[in-house]
Order: sequence, then structure tokens, then C-alpha cells
Amino acid sequence: MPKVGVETTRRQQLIAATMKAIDEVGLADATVIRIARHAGVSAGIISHYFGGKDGLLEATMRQILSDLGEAVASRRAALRSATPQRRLEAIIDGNFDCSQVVSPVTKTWLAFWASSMHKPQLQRLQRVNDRRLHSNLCHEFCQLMPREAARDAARSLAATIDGLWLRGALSAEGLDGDRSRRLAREHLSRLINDQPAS
Amino acid sequence: MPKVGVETTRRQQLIAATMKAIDEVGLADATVIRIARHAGVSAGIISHYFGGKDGLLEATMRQILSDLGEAVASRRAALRSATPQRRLEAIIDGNFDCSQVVSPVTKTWLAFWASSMHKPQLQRLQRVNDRRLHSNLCHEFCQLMPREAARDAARSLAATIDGLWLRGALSAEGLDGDRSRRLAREHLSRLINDQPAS
Amino acid sequence: MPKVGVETTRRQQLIAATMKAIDEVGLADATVIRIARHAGVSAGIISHYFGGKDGLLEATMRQILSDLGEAVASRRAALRSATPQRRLEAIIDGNFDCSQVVSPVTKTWLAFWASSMHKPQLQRLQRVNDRRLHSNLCHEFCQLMPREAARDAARSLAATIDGLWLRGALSAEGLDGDRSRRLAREHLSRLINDQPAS
Amino acid sequence: MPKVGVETTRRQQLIAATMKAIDEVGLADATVIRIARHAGVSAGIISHYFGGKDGLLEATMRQILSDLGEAVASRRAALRSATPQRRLEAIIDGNFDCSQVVSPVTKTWLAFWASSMHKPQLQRLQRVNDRRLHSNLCHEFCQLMPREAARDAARSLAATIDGLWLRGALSAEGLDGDRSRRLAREHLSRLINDQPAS
DNA sequence: TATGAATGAGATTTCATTCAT
DNA sequence: CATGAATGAAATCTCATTCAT
Repeated sequence: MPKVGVETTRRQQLIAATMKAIDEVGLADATVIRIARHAGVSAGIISHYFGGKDGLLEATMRQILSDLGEAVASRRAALRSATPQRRLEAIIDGNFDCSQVVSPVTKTWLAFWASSMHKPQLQRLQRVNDRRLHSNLCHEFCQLMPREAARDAARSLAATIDGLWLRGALSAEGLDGDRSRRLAREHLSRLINDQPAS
Repeated sequence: MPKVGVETTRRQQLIAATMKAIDEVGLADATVIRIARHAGVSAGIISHYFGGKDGLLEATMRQILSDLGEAVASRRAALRSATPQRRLEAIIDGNFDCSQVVSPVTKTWLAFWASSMHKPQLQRLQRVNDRRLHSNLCHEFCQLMPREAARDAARSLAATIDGLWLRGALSAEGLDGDRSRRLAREHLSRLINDQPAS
Repeated sequence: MPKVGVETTRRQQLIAATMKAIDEVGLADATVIRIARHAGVSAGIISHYFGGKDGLLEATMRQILSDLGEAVASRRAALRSATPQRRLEAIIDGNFDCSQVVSPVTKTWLAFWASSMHKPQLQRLQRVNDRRLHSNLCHEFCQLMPREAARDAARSLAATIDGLWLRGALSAEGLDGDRSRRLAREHLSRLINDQPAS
Repeated sequence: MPKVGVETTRRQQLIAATMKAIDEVGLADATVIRIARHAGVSAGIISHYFGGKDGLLEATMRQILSDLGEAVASRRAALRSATPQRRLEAIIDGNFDCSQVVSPVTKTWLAFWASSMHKPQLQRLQRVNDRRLHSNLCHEFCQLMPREAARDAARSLAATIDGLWLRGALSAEGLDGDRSRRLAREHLSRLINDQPAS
């Protein structure tokens, strides 16, 4: 177990260092040396633990997605018997959880998004995550409206959530969690209340 | 005039080749050699016309933003005396103009967005564009609701538009212009119709 | 003859531009484009008139050496019947002629000296010039002292002249012609007056 | 200590290789690849140890100047209580120390001199060295003659020393240390003995 | 005769990875 | 397990030369 402990620690250390490096200088300039320096270790260790830089980047994206998924899942679990709207709000809240809206996470996330366009490994991760969000949203919306309308509502809310992240990551002040949450919730309530008369 | 023609032609050629290269392999792997090959010229010519790779990338981003701005502006100009809602729809339509939603443009745009987080030159361009969109939206919404509400509406619609772009750029099928336009318009009409009773 | 005039003019223009460029940025950074810009012509013309950059550099060195030789020769010619000391002084004066001690000339000269270490074409020119100075000095000293002593005196005076040029080219203030001439003359008079008693 | 040893060794190795390369093909053609090949290492290592080619060149010039300074200083130290003339002779001897008059050193020195005309970093080094020689010479001459005369004597002797180096570096046979030393000493003794009656 | 657009060779530098210690 | 010295591939940029106009 001490071995596992050391290995786990090192991996977490390096993943955190990767986010910090990307936050600081961007994915393109996040060299292994810079990442290793952030973690206080030598560059060679990255190949040792992750098989190479790509492995580290993939592990980092995995970490971000799983943290995000967890933030959503734990909130939904706490509201298993609540109304669909409450659970949709929980999904929104999970996406703007305070652990998710700090600069290293948002910048790294956007960097991976862009990168995933041309890296199959990252693309797969991103698509799984996407589908999960969409299916979660659809599931809840379906209890409030017909399937087709629910799909569109899910698309619309997902786009708004991602758009708020995107604009937050790029803005000078960083992502404003409270305001984003509020705007997303308002959008949600309009989607629910303002359905075309069927 | 032949000289000017050659220079302008080459520049357009290289900018188009840059988008194609980014569409194909991503910004990180869009080397000058690959870009030059796409344009059917030698790599050295890029430094000759743009002073270096950075100059070419900046020019490419400028081109995308100006094309986008033009698509919006021409539509708005045609509706100078229409209702605010019509003009807001024109802004949406401009953002999803068929010339804007092809893969080379959307992928390049997202790549630049990510890159702009750490490149001051690109960041400046991106912020100018952002402010322009926000101010256009605000201007119209202000005629339909109080200032604060208008600001939030502008933020919400802008986030949705960007989110639809983002998700379109990342999806396997590319950006679906018609659906995106429809979702954005529906969001707009809800923002206008479903204001909290003051 | 008009053709010849144009050709001669262009060549002089380009040689002068070469010196100016070397004076400004050094031999290593004196690119054909910079030289051409100094002359107000296009870069391609250099290959046309000199066969290439090397040809231009060689022609420039030739010009400098011939100007220097002329400055010395004309002074000596005016003193054909004077004493050897007078004629040696004339050689010194020629080497520090005001046309020779301006920055473009001294800097270019030193640059060529360094370069001539590894360029046979320039080395040949430099050696011819060297031998000419040495033989001129020897010829005069031989009338004042035994051959071996004369050779040493020539070596000593030549070294001092070159050393004064070298230090002048490198000093912040440039070559001080008057002082250099004075120091060289004092050295000369000591060489003549202070011979070991034979 | 093994680490330090490796670093110091590599740096010395690369500096020596730089001189050899410059001796062989000149500064202009002394590429990092050639230098690295001389040292039996790869080219990338130069950036690793010196931050780039410029750093290596500066370190090489520093080495030459410090070796030269040391050769002079050790000789002067051995003659602290001797006459000024003896100490001046020691300065001359130091400048023509057998470790200094070999081709890689003289050629590299001249190359740097020429280069220093337009490279501030090298220029600074060269000026410091110059001032040191001048001040050393002045200090000794001042004990033998009035200040103004001493300054001129220092200038004259310095020019002769440099001129002998220069001509030695350029001559086909290389610098003849014995003859140069003799000529410089004769110049020195004339400067001391043949002062104008005050 | 003169231009300058274009090429292609070559130089420097960066960087992920490997490996001996 | 960990280091960091070293490599070699790849990328950008510069520049002399050529050639169509």
C-alpha cells in the first residue's frame, strides 16, 4: 500500500501541476519541464508514471470530467425524489460548482475542448461527457414535455451552460459562478414555463 | 495594379490555407510547411507576407472576425427600420450565416478562442469582437426592457450563440446552422416574452 | 559610353552602400536586401552587376585597398626627392588620410580583415596590400639602416599603424586621425634615431 | 560533485570546440552543428548549457580574455618589486605567452574583435579588457615619465601589441611569439629611453 | 536594365523522450 | 524510485539567388 500511496500522490501532483501550467501559459507552452517544475519533480518522471506527455494530458482531462460529473451526480443524488425542475437546477449547480469555476479548471477545460477536435483520445472523452450531460438533461425534460421538445430544451440548456463556461474562461474577470448559475436557471425556467401551447 | 493584386491574392490564399490546415489537423499541428503546401507555395513566403507565423495567424483571426461582423452588419443594415426583435433575429442569423458555419471556420474560430487565452494579440481581437456583439445585443434589448434586464438578456443570448457554435464545432456532424438558428431564435423570443412582471 | 557610365555609377553606388551597411550593422548582418536598400535599388541587381554577394564584397575590399594605396602613393610621389624619413612620414600620413579614417571605411576594413582569415579571395587581396606596405617601408628604412634592422623597423611600424587602426575602429569615439598620425610619427622617429650602436 | 564536474567539463569542452571551429572555418561558418561535432556532442546541448549560441560565444570570449588577463597578472605578480620596465616587459610577455599565440586563440580573438563592433555584449567585454591593458601600462609608464607622456606611451605600446597580434593572426605562418615579443620590447625600451628632453 | 516575388537550403532553438547513475 | 544529461526530430525564420515581367 505505501507504493500505491506514493504512485497515487505523484499522479495527483502531476495532474494538478498540469492544470496550473495550462492556466499559466496555455496548453501549447505547457512543456513537460514546466509541468514537472510546478510539481517539484523532474521531467523524466512523467514518462514513468503516464507513459508520456499525452498520457498525462489524457489523465488530466479525465480528472476534470470526472470531477465535473461527480459534482453533478452528488447533487442529483441528494434530490432523487425532488421535482424534475429541481433536479435540472441541480445539474446546473453542479456545472457551476465552486470547485469547477476556478481559472485552472476552466482554462484547462477549454484548452482540452479545442484540442479534442483533433485528438481522438480526448475527443472520445469529450463526447462521452457530452452525451452524459445531454442524456441527463433529456431525462428530466422528458418528464415535463414531449420528447422532441425535451431534446431541444436539452440542447438549448446545454449550449447555454457551455457558452457561459466559454465566455467565463475567456473573460478578463474569470467565470462568475453566481451570475452564470442565475442566468442558466432563468433560461431553464423559461424553457419549462414558456412552452408553445400544445 | 498587378502588384497589389498579387499581394492581396497571396494573402487571401494563405489565410484560406491556414483555415484549411487548422480544420484538418488543428492549430497545434498547423505548421508553416503544411499551410504553405495547402496554398501551393513555399514556406518562406509566409514570413515574406506576414512577417512570420504569428502574423499569419493574427491575420486569419482578423479575417474570421471581420467576415462574421460583416455578415451581422449587412443583415442589420437591411432592417434598419424593423422592430428590435427582427434586428436581434438578424444578429442571430448573421452569426449562423451559411458562410460562417462551415467546418474550417468554426474549427479555426474555436482554436483561436482557446489560443487567445494566452496570446495578448489574439485576446485583444477576441475582446473587441465580444464587446461588439454584447453592445449590439444590449442596444436592441434596451428598447424592449429595462437596462439591467437587457444586459442579462444580452449575456444569455450571447452565451447561447457561443455555446451553439462551440458544440457545433465539436460535434461529429459539424454545426447544424438551421437548428442552431432555430434554438437561438426560440431563446430570444422567450427572453422577450417571458419577462418577470415588474 | 552611356552604358559604361550607368554601370560604373551603379557599381560605385553599391560599393558605397556596402560600406554604409557594414558600418551600420556589421558584415554578418549586411544582407543584400539591406545593402540594396541603402543604394536605393533592388536586391536582384547585385547579382546582375557583381555575380553575387561575394563579388560585391570583394569589389568593396578592392576599393578600400586601392583608395588606401592611392592615398599613400600620391603622397610619396609628391616627395620623390625628399629624405627617407619624409617619405616614411608620407606613408604614415597616407594611412591616416582623412578619407580613410571615417567609420564606414575603418569598420569595413576591420570586418574584411577578420573575414579574410577564411576567404581565400579576400586573403589574397589582403596579403598583396600587406606586402606592398611592408615593401614600401622596407625600401625606405633600408636607406637608413642595415637590411635586417630595416625589416624589423618595417614590421614594427606596420604593426603600430595597424594597431592604431584596429583600436580606432573599436573605440567608442572612432579613429582619431591626428593623434594616431602623431603617435606613429613619434614611433618612426624613435626607430630612426634610436638604433643600437652598430 | 559529479554533477558540477560534468557541467564544468562540458562547458570547457564546448568553449574549446568553439575556438577550434572558428580557427578552422571562421566565425561566420562556425555553426552550432559544427561546434557540437568538434566537441563530440549534439547541437541541442549548447542551448542547454549556454542558453543559445550567443551565450556560448560570449563565454568563449570571456575565457580568452580571462586567460590573457591571467597570463599577464601572474607574470606581474612575480615581479612586484622589480623596476617599472621589468613589469612592462612582463605585460608584453604575458600578451605573447605561448598559451596565447596559438592559432585557435589568435583567430578567435580577432574574430571577436571584429564582431564586437556591433554586438554590445562582446563590445563591453572588449572594452573592459582594453581599459585594463591601458591602465596597467599607464600605471607603469607614469613612474617613468610625466602623465601625458605616459598616456601616449601606453597608447603606442598597446597599439603595437595589438598590431602584432593582428598581423600574426592574418599571416600565413601564424603569430611568431618570439619575434613579436622582441619587437614589442624594443619599442618599449625606445619609449623609455628616447623621451624628448623636457 | 531593373524589379521583387518566390524558392530552398541552412541555421538556431525547442522539446519529448531515453537512459545511466 | 528519481534525476537530469543528452539526443534527435521538427519547427520557424533568414537569406542569397533566380526568373518572369
